Amino acid sequence: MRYNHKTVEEKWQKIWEEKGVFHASNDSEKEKFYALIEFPYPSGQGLHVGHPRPYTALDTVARKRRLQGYNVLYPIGWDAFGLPTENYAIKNHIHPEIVTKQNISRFKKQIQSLGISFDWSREISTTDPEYYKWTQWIFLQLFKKGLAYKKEMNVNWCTSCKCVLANEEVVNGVCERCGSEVIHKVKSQWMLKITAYADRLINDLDLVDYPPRVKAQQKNWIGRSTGAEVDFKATTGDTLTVYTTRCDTLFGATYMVISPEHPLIEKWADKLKNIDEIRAYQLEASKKSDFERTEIAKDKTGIRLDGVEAINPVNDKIIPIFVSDYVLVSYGTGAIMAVPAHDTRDWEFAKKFNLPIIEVVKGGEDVQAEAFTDCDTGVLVNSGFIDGLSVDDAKKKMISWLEENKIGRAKVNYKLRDWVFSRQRYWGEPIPIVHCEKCGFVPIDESELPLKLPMVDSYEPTDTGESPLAKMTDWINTTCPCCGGKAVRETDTMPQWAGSSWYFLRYMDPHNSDALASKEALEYWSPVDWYNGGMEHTTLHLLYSRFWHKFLFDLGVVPTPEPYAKRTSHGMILGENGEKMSKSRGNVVNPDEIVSEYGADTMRLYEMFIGDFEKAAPWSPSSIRGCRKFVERFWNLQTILTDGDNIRPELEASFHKTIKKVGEDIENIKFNTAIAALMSLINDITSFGSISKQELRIFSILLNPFAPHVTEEIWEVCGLGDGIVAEQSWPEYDESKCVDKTIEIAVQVNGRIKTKLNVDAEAGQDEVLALAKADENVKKAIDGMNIIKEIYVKGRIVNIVVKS
RNA sequence: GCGGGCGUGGUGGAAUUGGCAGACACGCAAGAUUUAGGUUCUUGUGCCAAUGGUGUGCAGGUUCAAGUCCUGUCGCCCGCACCA
Repeated sequence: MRYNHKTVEEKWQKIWEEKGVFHASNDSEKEKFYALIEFPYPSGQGLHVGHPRPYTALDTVARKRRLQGYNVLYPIGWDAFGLPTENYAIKNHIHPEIVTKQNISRFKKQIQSLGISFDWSREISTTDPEYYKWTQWIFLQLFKKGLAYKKEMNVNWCTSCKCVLANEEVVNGVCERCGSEVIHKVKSQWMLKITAYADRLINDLDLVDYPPRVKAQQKNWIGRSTGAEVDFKATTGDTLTVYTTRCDTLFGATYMVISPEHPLIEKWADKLKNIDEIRAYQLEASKKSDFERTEIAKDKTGIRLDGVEAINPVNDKIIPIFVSDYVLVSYGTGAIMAVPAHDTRDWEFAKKFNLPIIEVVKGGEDVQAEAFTDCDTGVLVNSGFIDGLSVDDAKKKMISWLEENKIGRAKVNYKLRDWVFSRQRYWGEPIPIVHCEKCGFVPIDESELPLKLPMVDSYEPTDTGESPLAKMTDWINTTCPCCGGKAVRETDTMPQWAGSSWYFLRYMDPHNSDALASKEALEYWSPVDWYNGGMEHTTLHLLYSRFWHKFLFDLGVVPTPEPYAKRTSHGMILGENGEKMSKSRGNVVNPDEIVSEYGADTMRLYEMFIGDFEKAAPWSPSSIRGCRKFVERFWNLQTILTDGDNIRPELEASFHKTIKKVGEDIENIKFNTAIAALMSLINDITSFGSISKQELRIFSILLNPFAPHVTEEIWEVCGLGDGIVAEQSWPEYDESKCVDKTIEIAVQVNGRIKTKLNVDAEAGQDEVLALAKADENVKKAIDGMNIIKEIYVKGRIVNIVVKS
């Protein structure tokens, strides 16, 4: 019997839509379950087979939870502001709004063909003014609380296009578009003070259920380190403050290094005899990314300041100051004390420039040959009043000494930097601030929101690097909300991250025009119960949205300190060649072809069966047929259907075990083994030769979350009752029926398998060992030997250890 | 470079978390059925000099027992703040 997926899938998708069966209710007695996937960026390429993996996975969970009686919210929307759309618009002279509309409509059609149970009535787009009204509103609150501020920052500047470039647009130090040189240029940018939340972003990880690797990455990204600031004096009398985590090694500081951007260089310009050389070095450094600058493999570069030196405050020794690009202005104070004996980078630099290496922590090998960086075992030497102390004790004593003498202080530092929030681009949310000469930066009145993006003729950034909005004189010229005088609008827009930092709140109440969502909706749905996304979003999106959520929590807008109770992450779908799918590699697979040839159910099953959900998996077209075969074997069960309304005793254990396994595996994101269990069960059934109505009911419900169309159709065709989605509930299993009465035990002698025994599951150690020793092969192996040890691990294994 | 992760048959993967390595599939081989088959069914399938030996990137170690734990090493993947 041939299964026609096309008509069946279209039929059920239509029924679901007409009946609105996946619409979540904001007013329900049922327990709520909020499942969330990262909403897609609707790119011009359309969907590829990587997109449906997380959608199908959480769809499986959502469908199972509905069958278990939950009120499920499973929404989707569009993260539609972004660079590629803007670049496409520039190139093809089409307004980004039109491009976005086309892309969304294509994405939507593709996703809908997969039968995902999204609540389309709650669809949102970050580019919709009714949506970004609230993105702007949140920014205004951040501004009012002093968490949004302006700061001079480095940007990538293409010397030929005369515009700011994203890091991704800089390839090997040149502009991706025109190949011209890219330098760093200083520009005033809007910043968000995420560092104010650094501690809470670390500590509150205890409140949530995230995979350990995600927590570890977030913690390391925030990078809290406790150390000290130490004030060195320069020979000019200026103070040069450094941050160090190893203040115990202060006696071993034999030189200092400042970053090329350090402000003291300008101050000392007339005292520095080699200022020209230093300026040339600064220019070189401005062309490199932080990434290139901190690379250890490369040769260290640097220039010794000629004319200014520093004084080590613990021993008054005069030490040289270098400028080098391995010190970053963005971390700590932009200056370090160098202790080559106990830091690898300092050691390499000292070797290259022939600087003294003084051992101050004993415990390693020869510090002239290699830096000794271990903090746990070393003992201080050559260090005056801290000699003989452990590293930890020496740090404590040094900090109190520094504080007493007012030349240093304990200091907590973070790798996390404040969030650069400005973009000199068109296709983003306008920043709702005006600049008044009298009043400074003034927020526009909330009643003016949304501040809509005006239509412009060209989306090219201006020659000065301002956003295209800067050319809209009638838009930028306005009056100051504060004094009523002349003012100009901010022309920078927000980054794509803005809209995605709070979208999950909007889904709770997507059409609200008075608030980002109603209090009741926020109370009912918060927090997101399960958020799945990619590992690539662990440090940026996930952290940004947790930051915004905490801020909204402090304002009393949202009821929970954390947005997501649970986070899981999926592995990437790679191309057939095992490489990342990309247009340039030409290995992108479009799901449309699969859906059309094999059907959505097969596509869904394959995506879930392809491998461990958390790991990357290469696409393999030949394996898809196996999943199609499984769908057909299921469909053909109707040919061996009998009338019985219960599970027959012979299949009872198989069924109960499978109900248990499939349910647990879905919750544990082990979709591949859940499907394997269903395949095993169908093997049992077909070898048994027939299936009862009740057996088919249970099998269909278990398979329904993975293959919702074919299961619904067989249910109808076989007259099994009211539809699955409409009326059925997830089956229960009986634990006592899941255990086997007899089990097979492997018997080893000295770790080598000699035989296998079938024993009663409840049999004790003595009984099993006696049986084992009675076996011919075992007898042969232990004959004439001394038995040293006999091990029986219940239900698993026997091992007899013998010696001659 | 820094942070996080991965490495198992010809292929995708499984392994009750220290207890029979290779579940379930794909592929391949042989056979049966058939009407044209990229159909369906049955059987076999880690490797080797095959009653045995060997085997989870590589080299060591702990243990009665290691894919799983420890040390070292090699390779690959993700992120690195203006891609999303």
